[in-house]
Amino acid sequence: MSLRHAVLGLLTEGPASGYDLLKVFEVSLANVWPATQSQLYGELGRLADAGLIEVVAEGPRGRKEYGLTDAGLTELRRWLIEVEPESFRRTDMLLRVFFLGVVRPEEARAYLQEQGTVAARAREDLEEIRSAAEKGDLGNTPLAVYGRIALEWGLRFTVMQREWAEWAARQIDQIEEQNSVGASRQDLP
Amino acid sequence: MSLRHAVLGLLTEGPASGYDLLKVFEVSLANVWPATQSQLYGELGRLADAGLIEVVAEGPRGRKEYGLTDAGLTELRRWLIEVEPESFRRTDMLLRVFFLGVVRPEEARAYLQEQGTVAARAREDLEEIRSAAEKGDLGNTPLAVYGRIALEWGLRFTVMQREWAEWAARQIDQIEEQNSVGASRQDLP
DNA sequence: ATCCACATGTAATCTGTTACATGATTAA
DNA sequence: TTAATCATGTAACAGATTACATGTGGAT
Repeated sequence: MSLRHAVLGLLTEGPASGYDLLKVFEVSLANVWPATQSQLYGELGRLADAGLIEVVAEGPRGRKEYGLTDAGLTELRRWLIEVEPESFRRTDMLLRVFFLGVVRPEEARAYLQEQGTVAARAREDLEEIRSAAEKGDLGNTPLAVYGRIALEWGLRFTVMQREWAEWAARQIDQIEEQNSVGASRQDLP
Repeated sequence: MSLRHAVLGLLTEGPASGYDLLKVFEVSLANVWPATQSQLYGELGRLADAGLIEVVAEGPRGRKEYGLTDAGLTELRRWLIEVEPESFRRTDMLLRVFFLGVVRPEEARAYLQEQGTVAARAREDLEEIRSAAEKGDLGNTPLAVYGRIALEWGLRFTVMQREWAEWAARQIDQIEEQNSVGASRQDLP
């Protein structure tokens, strides 16, 4: 139930409408906690019912700007400090690795190499975001400091993933070589 | 919809009952694709309806052993080779980082350090699994090779996460120092 | 005048979690 | 005989995705 807390967190920057928040989810938070429009409007309603946010201004086209209440900020702090993050990682990409034995070794190697290039591309995208952020020079505002720390995680993760994929592809080659040597041996009397 | 494919993948090792598979999900696949009992039995029913698996034997207590059909194996291969893995990572842990500015710097640093020790513990658990697997010496069976590759991902990931968390905690200290120097300067006439 | 961006909401469906419910077999 | 393990299933609920539905305001 962390969408709640993502919304509360974004509202610490100041009041915003569902529409505003949606754009933030699409860019800044897209890699960490994606959310759809449906989900967001629903959650805003529930947060308001719970008294964690409130409508602080209304604008054209039914626009409602929500602001954080004291209760909302308290809840956000509680979540940050007291609630243990869940460490589940359901990863599609790794699940496949377990079953790579059912396809031919060339196909398995191709899969791993592809994951390496995907990671490399992701890394490049993050590098661009970093460059853009450095030029903009947001200084030492909290969001800049912690945004930079989150970005660093992404940079390190993509490097790790690329290196791992390349290592894994090489492992398959080695196993293949051993198997052909082994097969030759067994062919001899 | 990858639970489907996890089940198909496990059945490549030979027929198994829902109960058998459940134990595998609890140990071997727990870190990659956890599944609950409810979910599993439901999925087995749907897979059988779809003709991707079939009951190959019945045992005591209503035990039903399912085996992979040709259609099931074909579907598994298709998924492995043709379907792009989803790269979404909804991570609780990183989402919090964005909002660490709303708690005191000591609290933020404590959070990051905690994430570092969590990663270190996870790393130790994986090391133990590795040792156990090496002693058991499964050789070059497909599952051993690819299981080892997946394990390596976990080992590298936990190292990366620990190093990142320690780096991040140091960053906060540095910012804190800069801020106090800045504050002192401004206090002077 | 017309189009695009703004702006909010609901319904259907899927996946997953927790809890409930039931009963058979086997080993001590 | 009794407790643990084996074994399957359903129901209620929460969270997320996709699609549908509607309408306003401002710029050209």
